[in-house]
Amino acid sequence: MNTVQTLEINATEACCAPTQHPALGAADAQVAARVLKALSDPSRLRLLSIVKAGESGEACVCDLTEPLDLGQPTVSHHLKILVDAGLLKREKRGTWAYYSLVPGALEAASAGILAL
Amino acid sequence: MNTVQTLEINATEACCAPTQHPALGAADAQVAARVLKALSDPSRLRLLSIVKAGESGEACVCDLTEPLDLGQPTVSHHLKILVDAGLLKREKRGTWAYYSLVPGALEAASAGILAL
DNA sequence: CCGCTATATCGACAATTGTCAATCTATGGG
DNA sequence: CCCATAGATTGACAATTGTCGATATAGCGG
Repeated sequence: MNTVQTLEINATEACCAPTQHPALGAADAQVAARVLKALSDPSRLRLLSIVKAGESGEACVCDLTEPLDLGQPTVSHHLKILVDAGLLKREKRGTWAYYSLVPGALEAASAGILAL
Repeated sequence: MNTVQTLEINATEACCAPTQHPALGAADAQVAARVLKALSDPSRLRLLSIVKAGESGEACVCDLTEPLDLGQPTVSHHLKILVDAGLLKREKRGTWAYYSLVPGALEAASAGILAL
C-alpha cells in the first residue's frame, strides 16, 4: 500500500504534454536534495574528482588527505558523506580503505537536475 | 567576447583521452559548489520545478508561496539564492516579480557534475 | 605480544543556513 | 494623497555543517 504516488499523476487530460511533471513533491525534493547536498561542498567535489581521475579508478584516504590540505578526520568525514549519498563505495583491503565511484551515480545525479 | 567558454577546452594533446582531467582545482571546485549548493535544498528544488512546470515558464512569488507552505520572506530568500546562482532570472512587471529559468543553466549544472 | 600505521569515530567549536516575524519599498487604485 | 498589496530586506534564532584535535579500532611486521 505504499505504492500510492507521492507524485500526483494528474494526467487529467494531458496525453502528450512534453515535460509536464506536476512539479516536484516534498518527499522527492528531499531525496534529490540529499544527493545534491553531498555534491555541494568544494572539498567533496575535489575528492570525487581525484577518485575519478585516478588510473585505477580508486584512491585511499592517504592519497586524498594531502592534495586537499585537510586533516585526515575531515577527509574521512567527507568520504563518509559521499558513501552515504551513494556516490562512492568503500572497499577495505588490508590496512587501507579504497574509495571508488559508484557506477552511474554521478550520471543519475546529473539526470536528476535535468528532470526537475 | 562572451563566447569564451567557462569550461576550458583543454584540447592540448588529448585527442581521444576518455576523461583525463587533472582533477579539480580548489578554485574551480568552489565555483561548481556554489551552484550545487543552491540546488541542494528541497524547497529550492521545488521552486525550480514549479517555475519550470508553469505553462508560461515563469511564476510570481505569490504563486510560489502557497504550494511550498513557506512564508513569503523565506520564498523570497530562496529565490534570491537561485538568482544569485544564475539559475533563475527575475523580471518585475508592475507590482509583481516574475521568475523564470535561465536558459541552459540547469543543463550546465548537470554537465558540470559529469565533468568532474 | 607489542608497537606502528591507516582509518574511523567522538567531542567541540565557529561558521553557515533555513525559517520566521517585523519592517521597509514600490506600485497601483481610489 | 492615502491606502492596499506584492515583494524585498532586516534581525533573530535554532539547526546544520565543516573543521580540527584527541581517541578508538584494526591490520601488519617484528
